[in-house]
Amino acid sequence: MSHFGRSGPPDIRDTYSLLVLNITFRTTADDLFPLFDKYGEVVDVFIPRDRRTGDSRGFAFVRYKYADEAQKAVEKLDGRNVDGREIRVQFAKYGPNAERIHKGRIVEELPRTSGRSRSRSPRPRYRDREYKRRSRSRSQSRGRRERDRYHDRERDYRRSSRSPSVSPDYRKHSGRGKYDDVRRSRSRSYSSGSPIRRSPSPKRSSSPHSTPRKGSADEKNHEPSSHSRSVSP
DNA sequence: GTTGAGCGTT
Repeated sequence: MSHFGRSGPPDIRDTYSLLVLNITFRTTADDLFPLFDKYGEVVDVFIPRDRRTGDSRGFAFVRYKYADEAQKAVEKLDGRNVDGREIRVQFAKYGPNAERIHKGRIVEELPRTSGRSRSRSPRPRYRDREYKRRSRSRSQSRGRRERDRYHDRERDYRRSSRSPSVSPDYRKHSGRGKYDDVRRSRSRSYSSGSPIRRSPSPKRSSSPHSTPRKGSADEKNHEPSSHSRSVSP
């Protein structure tokens, strides 16, 4: 009975979803169920957790059977001290699926003409919390979820094979193209001057065993692009 | 072990 969210949503035909925020990271659904159930009939209680770590995000969803009870719980439980921290209770605005939520109430209203008017005004209130948590010292794009869906092998590969410390700050530079061009030009003039070590095999370069500097064959193989540039103005 | 604006799962 206490296990909610284990078998998915029970039934959401006419239920009111309440969003509980500001709760502690240790608060569980079992702790909120008796608290909200005392003020009304709770249909389901679910607390989203992190799929990587499994920790609570700090907010929970409580579904009531009636709006009056939900409203009552919001006014009563809103600002209640739970686990030593004040919680925030309010009606849920957004739903997990394309469910129509009106004033916290989930109403199944199928599209009359066409679900074209489903697009709403994009708000900057996107999921920033995940970005803040995820982005420790690595640049991520909006396509993070897509790449996450596949595998993190690419990330680990670069991490353990490329370099222990990556510098994603290079993306911050505005005139990257210009700098890149300048850097390339300098790299061509002087081998030692680029802040980024592009040496594919630093171990070999570090070995003063052989000095393929005077070698012409090696130079041709090392920089074949010079040939292309010479013929392409 | 940590954190603190927000919007959800089978």
